Amino acid sequence: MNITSIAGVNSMKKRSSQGRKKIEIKKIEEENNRQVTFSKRRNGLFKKAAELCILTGAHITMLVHSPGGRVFAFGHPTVDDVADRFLNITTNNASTSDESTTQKGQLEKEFNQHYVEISKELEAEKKLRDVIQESKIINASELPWYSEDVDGLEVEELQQYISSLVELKRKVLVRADELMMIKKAPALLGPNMLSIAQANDIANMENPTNGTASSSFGFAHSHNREWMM
Amino acid sequence: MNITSIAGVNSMKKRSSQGRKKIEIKKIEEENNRQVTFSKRRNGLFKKAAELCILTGAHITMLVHSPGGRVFAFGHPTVDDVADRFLNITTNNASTSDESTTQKGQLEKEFNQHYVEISKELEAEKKLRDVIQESKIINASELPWYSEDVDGLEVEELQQYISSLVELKRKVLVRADELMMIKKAPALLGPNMLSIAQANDIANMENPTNGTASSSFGFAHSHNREWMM
DNA sequence: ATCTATTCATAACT
DNA sequence: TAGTTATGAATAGAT
Repeated sequence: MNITSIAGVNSMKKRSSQGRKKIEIKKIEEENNRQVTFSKRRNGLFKKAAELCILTGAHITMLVHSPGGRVFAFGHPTVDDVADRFLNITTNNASTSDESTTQKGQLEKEFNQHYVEISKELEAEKKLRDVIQESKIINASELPWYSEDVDGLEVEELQQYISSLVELKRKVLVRADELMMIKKAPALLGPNMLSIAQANDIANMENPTNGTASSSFGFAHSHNREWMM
Repeated sequence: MNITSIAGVNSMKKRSSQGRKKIEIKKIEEENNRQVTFSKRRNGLFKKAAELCILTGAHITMLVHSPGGRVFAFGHPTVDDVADRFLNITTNNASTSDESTTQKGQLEKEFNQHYVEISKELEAEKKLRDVIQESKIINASELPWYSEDVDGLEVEELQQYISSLVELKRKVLVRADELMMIKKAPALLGPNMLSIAQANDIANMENPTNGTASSSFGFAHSHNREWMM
C-alpha cells in the first residue's frame, strides 16, 4: 500500500507514531494535552457546524468557554438572525394545557439559561476588552538608538519629533498586542496585571523627577505556555 | 463481527455499491436527503460538543435552527446534555390562551428584546475586540530616527524599547518646557498648542483612568481618550 | 505546526 | 425512522 509496506525493511525515516489511539471520553488530566485537544476539537466542532449550516441551511449559534477562561463563538449566519427566530418561537407559544405548561416552563427555563450564558459572555468580552486596552504598556529601561539629541530642537522640529513619537508609540503598542496574542495571556490574570501598574508609572512620567525609569519587573515568560486556551 | 465478514464469500444479500462517498459542501437540494443529513449531522455535532466538554472541561451552549423551523439546543453544563427538548416543546405548543398572551406575553416580549439587545451588543463587543487586537493596520511612520523595525522584537526587547520610549518622552517634555520658557506666553496660543496637545498625548500614553497626568505645563488635558493613541 | 496510523463519522442503501 | 457498511474525515500521539 504505502512505501513502508513495500520497502519492508527500509532505512527511511522511522515510522514515527502509531497513529490515533482510542481514548476514553473522560477529563484529560494532563494539562498540555488537554490544551491541545481543546484546540483541535474546537476547530473540528466549528468546521462541522459550518458544514451542517451549508449543507442543510440550518442556523447555528454556539458559545464555547474554554477551561482557561477564553471564549470562542460560532455563528451562522448572524447572531441577530438567531435571536429573531428565538423571539418568534418563544412569544408565539402561549399555552394552557397542563403538559404544555410544563413544557413551556421548561422552555423558559432553558431560554433563561441561554440568556445567562450570553450575558456572562458579554461581561467577559467587556472585561477582556478593558484588559486588552490596559495592557498596552510594558516596561522601562534604556536603549541607544534614540539617543537623538532633543535638546537642540526648535518648536517646529519638536512638533515633528512628537508626531513621530506618537507614531512610534503606536507601533510599539501594536507589537505588544501581537506578542500578547501569541502568548495568549488570559484576560484577567497574569502578566497583564503588571502592565496596568506600569501604565500608571508611565502616565506619571511627565514628572522629570521620576524620570529615572526603573525596570521594575520581569516578564513571566515561564508561564506563557500555560495560556494557550 | 457480523455474519458477512465471517461468511467471506457469501451468497447473501449483495455486497453492492456501498460506503460513504465524498460530497461537496454545498446546499443539498434534494429535500429528503437534506433532512436525513440534518438529523445525522446534528447528532454528530452534539456528540462532538459533549465530548469536547467532557475531555477538556469546556462549557458549550449551542442553538441549532433547522431549515424546517425547529430548534435544537445543546448545553453543558447549564442547559445540560439532553438537547432535544426544544423540538418537542416548541412543536407541541399550539395555544390560544388569552391571559397568557397579555401580561406574561408582554414580559416575555421585553425579555426577548433584551436578549436581542445583548446579543447585538455581544457581537459588537467582539468586533471591537477584534479591531483592537488586530490594529496592525498601522504601518505609518517613516521618519528615520526611529525607523527601528519594531515588528520583530520579542518581549524583552520590546520592554527595552518601551523603556526607551518613556525616557525619550521625558526628554521631549523637558525640552518642550524649556522652549516654553524661552518663547514665553505666545506658546499658549498658535502653533504651539499643537505640540502641547501632542505632548499631553504622549504623557498620557495608556492611562485612560484619569486626568492627573497633565503636562508639566499644567495645561488642561486634551480630552484624548483614544487608548491607541 | 506537521505527520501517520487509527478510530470515528457518515453517504448511500435497505 | 432505524440499521448496515464501505469510505471519507477527524484526530491522538509523536516529532
